[in-house]
Amino acid sequence: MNAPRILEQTLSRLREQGERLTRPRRKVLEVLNQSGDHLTVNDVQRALQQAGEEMDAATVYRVLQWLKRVGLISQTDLGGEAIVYQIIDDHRHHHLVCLSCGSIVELSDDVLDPLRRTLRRDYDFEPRIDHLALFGLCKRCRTQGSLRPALQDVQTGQRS
Amino acid sequence: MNAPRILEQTLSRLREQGERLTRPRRKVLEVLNQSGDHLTVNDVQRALQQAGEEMDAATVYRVLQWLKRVGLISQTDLGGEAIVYQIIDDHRHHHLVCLSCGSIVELSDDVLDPLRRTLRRDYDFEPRIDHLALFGLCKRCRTQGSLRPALQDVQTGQRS
DNA sequence: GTTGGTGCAAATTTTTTGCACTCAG
DNA sequence: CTGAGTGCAAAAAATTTGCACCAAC
Repeated sequence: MNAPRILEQTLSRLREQGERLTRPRRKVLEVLNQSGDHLTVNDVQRALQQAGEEMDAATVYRVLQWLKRVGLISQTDLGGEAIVYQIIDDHRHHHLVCLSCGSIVELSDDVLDPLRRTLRRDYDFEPRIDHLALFGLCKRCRTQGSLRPALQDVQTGQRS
Repeated sequence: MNAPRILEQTLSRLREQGERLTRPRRKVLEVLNQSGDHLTVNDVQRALQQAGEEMDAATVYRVLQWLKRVGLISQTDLGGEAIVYQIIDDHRHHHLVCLSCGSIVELSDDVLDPLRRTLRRDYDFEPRIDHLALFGLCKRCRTQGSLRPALQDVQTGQRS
């Protein structure tokens, strides 16, 4: 559906850096790239199957580690069942996860810019906030004043 | 060392709400309370042992779930090996985790107030940011311009 | 006395590791 | 060619579940 976001250029750069572009690496990247969404390890495995590219779980784990290392994907804990992986592209965004109903709303990245500035200025810290998850109560649930969250799980998790 | 932060009052409230205060629950709470720090499931188990209160892993998991549910502890993914649990007390704070050297600096909670306001105002979202972890490069590493992080793992994780 | 919580054992799920083989560069 | 990456099998870790028994209220 979507045009590839990871450019050939990026891959070339990696090759030049001495990274090996194997078939499994390309395929996992392709899956994440096309979905553009957060995928769990399981999602990735399933997507690969459907693409006729079934591969060993161990390999999937290793490839995901590699993709993180070279900075192509982010790893986020949305508080739910599992950790999710996602392509890091220009459409950087974050999520507001409702603790009560579990709904997820997208949060524009520039909302975090003031925070970034503060961290740089006051903490000498260069933030890399690729994919954040913030928890709380959504519009609907905050008025209903639901006190016992159905989603009792996480509050925020971004990785890299 | 530290004075108990969880007040008798809190426990009474829970009892009134119909929550059962069993020995395992008290003990786990005690451990988290005294440490005041982030503990992994394993840390908790070990601390219990040392306190002569060894208990089954299944129970530890169940108790931690319960503590989250009743809102006494937060669950955070600091990006490292494991998820950590921590008492939610008045000294709410967050962490800046260096992706390069792994150092962790404490972040004052009120730094997040502007963000909270924005979320309330623009997103109708009532944030519950109990214990956030933000990733990036610390003072030292940002100047050294280290490109290949040693800690290649997470970026941010807060739970509840 | 009830009901929910615990301990124990077993099952599941998730993730890692050793090793021979293959392929990218 | 040569080493890093892969597949496979097996191990290790982490987490969950069923059930009989016990304890909180």
